[in-house]
Amino acid sequence: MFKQLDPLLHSELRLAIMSILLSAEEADFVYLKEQTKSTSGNLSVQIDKLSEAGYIEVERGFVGKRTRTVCKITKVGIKAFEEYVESLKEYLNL
Amino acid sequence: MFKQLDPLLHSELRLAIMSILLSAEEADFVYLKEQTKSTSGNLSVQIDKLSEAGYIEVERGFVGKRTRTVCKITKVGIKAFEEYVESLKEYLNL
DNA sequence: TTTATTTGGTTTATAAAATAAACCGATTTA
DNA sequence: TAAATCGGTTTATTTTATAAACCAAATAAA
Repeated sequence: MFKQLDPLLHSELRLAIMSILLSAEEADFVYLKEQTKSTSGNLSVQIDKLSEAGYIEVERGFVGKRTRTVCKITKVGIKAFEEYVESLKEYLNL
Repeated sequence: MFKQLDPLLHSELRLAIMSILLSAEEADFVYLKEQTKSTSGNLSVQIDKLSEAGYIEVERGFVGKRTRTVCKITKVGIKAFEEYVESLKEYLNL
C-alpha cells in the first residue's frame, strides 16, 4: 500500500532545493540560501547530498573575482522527484 | 515562499498512520502495524508522539482477554494534516 | 501440568539525519 | 591596515528514526 518515500527527497530543505531547481533549471548558492532561508552550513551539506546522489549537478566557478556555486537539476533528479510526488500522493489522499 | 513543514507529520511512518486514520476514523495497533509494515517498537513510539501532540487519541482496552490499543484521529489532527498537505503542495508544484 | 510459543505491546540502545556553530580564505570597505 | 563582508566548508551537537531487546499475559504443545 504505502510506497517507501525516497529519504533523500523527504527532507524539508532538500525538497525545497529540488523544487526551486525544477522551475528554475539553474540557481546559485546565494539564491538558494535566500529562497530557502537556510543557513549556509545546512545548505552546503544538503547540496552535497543531492549532488552525490546524482540528483543535481554543481559547478563551482567565478563571477569576476567572487566564487559562485551553481546548481542544476539532472534527469535522474527530475525522475526521482516525480516518483516521490507519486508516492506521496498515496499518503496525502490526493 | 516555503512554509515550514510540520515536523510531526513530515515523517514517513507518522504520515502513514495519519493517512490511515483519516480514512478509517479508527484503527488498532495490529491493523496499523500490518498496513504500515512497521516494527512494533517504531509504531509504538510514533503513536505516542502523535498522541502527545493531540493529533490522535489512544485507548488501551481489552477485547476478551487480549489487550487492544485503538487509535482515532482528532479534530486537531485533521486540521494539522490538512495544513501539512497545503504546505507540501508548494514544494511539489501541485 | 509445566514448558514453549505467540500476542501485543513498551523501553532502551543505536544509527542516521538535520542543523547550527565555528571556522576559513578571499574581497571589500572604513 | 584593520575590520567587516562574502561565499562557502568542516565539525560538533541535537534531534529523529529505527531496531533490538525485553516483558507480561494468553494460548498451544508436550
